[in-house]
Amino acid sequence: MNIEKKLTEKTIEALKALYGTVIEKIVFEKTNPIFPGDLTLVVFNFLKISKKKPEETAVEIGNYLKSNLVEVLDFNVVKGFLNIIIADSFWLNYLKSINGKPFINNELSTDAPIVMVEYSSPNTNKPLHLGHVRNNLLGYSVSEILKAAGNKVIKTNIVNDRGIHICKSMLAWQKWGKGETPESTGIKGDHLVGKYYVAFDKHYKHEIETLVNKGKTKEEAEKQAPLMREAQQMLFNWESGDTATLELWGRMNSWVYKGFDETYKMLGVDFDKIYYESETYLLGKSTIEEGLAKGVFKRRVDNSVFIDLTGDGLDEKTLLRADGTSVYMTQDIGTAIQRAEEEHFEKLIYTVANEQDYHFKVLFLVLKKLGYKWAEGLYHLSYGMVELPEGKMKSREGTVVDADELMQEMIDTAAVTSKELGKAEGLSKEDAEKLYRTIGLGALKYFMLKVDPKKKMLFNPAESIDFNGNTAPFIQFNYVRIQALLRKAKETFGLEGKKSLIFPDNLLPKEKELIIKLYNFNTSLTQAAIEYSPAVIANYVYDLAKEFSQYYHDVPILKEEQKDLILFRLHLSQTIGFAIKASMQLLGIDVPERM
RNA sequence: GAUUCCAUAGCUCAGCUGGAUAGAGCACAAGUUUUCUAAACUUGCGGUCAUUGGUUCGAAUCCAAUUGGGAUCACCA
Repeated sequence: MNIEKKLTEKTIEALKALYGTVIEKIVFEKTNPIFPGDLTLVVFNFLKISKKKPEETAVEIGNYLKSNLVEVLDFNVVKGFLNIIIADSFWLNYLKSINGKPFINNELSTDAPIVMVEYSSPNTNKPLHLGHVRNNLLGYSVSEILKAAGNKVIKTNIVNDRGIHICKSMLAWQKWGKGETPESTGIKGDHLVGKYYVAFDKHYKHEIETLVNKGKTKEEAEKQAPLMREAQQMLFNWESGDTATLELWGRMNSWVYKGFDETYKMLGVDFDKIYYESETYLLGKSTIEEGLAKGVFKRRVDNSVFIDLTGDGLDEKTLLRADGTSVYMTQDIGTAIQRAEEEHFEKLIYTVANEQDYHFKVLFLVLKKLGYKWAEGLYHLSYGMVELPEGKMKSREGTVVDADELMQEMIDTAAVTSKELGKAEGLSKEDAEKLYRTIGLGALKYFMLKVDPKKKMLFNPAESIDFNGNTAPFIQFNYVRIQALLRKAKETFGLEGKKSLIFPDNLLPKEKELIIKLYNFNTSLTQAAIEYSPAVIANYVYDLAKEFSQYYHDVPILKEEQKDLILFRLHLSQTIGFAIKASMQLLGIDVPERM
């Protein structure tokens, strides 16, 4: 049982014994470092039952805890603060107890809750950009965190593979592509298709301008431009199953998928189940009938169907157009129902930017009103947008930061810095390149995940992402130091090291802090899982690495004179290494063995 | 205009469920390497926690208003 829980239970007991009252809400917090102690109980809330001064109350509770819990070595009281000192033996026992036990348990119980995590959700008309990078890293990391917290996670992606956007790329390619392919041009498939999306936009703008000059309003021009009409015709052809259109569509999408696969692979993300909008966009229509029958939905005179959410503080939302075709919402309703039927999930988490907060509010509400019990388990992991110093990314202004380019830049920077520092010496070319990827992508991932997902984040392309301070390379570096120690120790002590491990009676302050940090791994994991926040893990592992860095600097490990202490410190370091590696794994970040 | 989210050091961020003197990193200044990997360590500088009021023994944290910023408010996705 963990120490906070033990203390809490004993405190409840103490309050009952001392003052005859039961108070359930007891919270121990970390003691402020300026006072001696490990955990602190604030006693102000108990004054009304103790009817004594804060100091007296704290002393009475302190005495009770000290005489009833072996773990409590001593305590001190400052005003209404009861600072508890936990015995070193407790921390040492904890360290012993985790010997050989991994920080992440990969074995799931058979009744582990099923959690679906949807993330990525790209459009197939252009390559992935910075915004997708945050989305993918978040979705992947949250999946890993939920898995480690004991859930059966199904990572899922819904590919937006149909619609007017891809028709624009298709049309432009037909008109100006001259038969170009990824093979013929050497351009990555998603980028090639994106190139034609841009081409469409350019010509389309030009047409609008011409029409406006001829006296049309901007709205008229946007609708009447021949290119737009052609694109819409193409979409119509697609929906009516025209073979040539479908063939071109399939061909260009396959280019894009190949490109996406490379990007996903480089990012280190993957999916268990991929949905395609072309297969799901008709879903949900039958549900509309059901909703109408239940009276949840209503039909307008023009035959369109809507739900009135004004009673819930929202608006009327259309669910079916007058012509009977479905909208985004219809489709999402259908897809959710399909997923619920297929996977019987406990939770379904949508990793989607906060600009869609309203959409998901409506979606969840609609499903609840339809009476689906599982709708209670729907959650919108709403994350803030990535902004550039000049504001939002805008494709038409060319301020979009491309995912592939960004990753490559990070790797290149890592290569340059590594070479400058002589870190690549003695490595084979393959190993060196692997190292640059580990460091460069690590820095990128950590940069994006250390910020609270809910908050918007700033990315300045002019200032490349740092490799010093609160960064992945710093954490990786400390992991590497530990591995170097262990390698050296193995040469010196061989296998007998493990056998003759003896724990000391007392700990250095830093050692105690480090063990407490290790002890807090599970707390952080739980918190990260509850809040769907990789940032919690990022902060945790940085703290741990920083503490270790100081320890490493101040305390000799292999240079220590007493062999028992060497082995103990090595053991502690190794355990810290495990915790770092496990934490980084939760973030989707690799750690190198040397750097 | 309505709804909603946000505002902490020069910059980027922690600080969630109210607690003791608000913390990191970067930047800036100074120092540390014959000693386990210096992508490191130490010290300094830097704050009216947007403003005002309220609740409380106690507020960066909770509530309200104000100011400033973002997002959303389609029979687009």
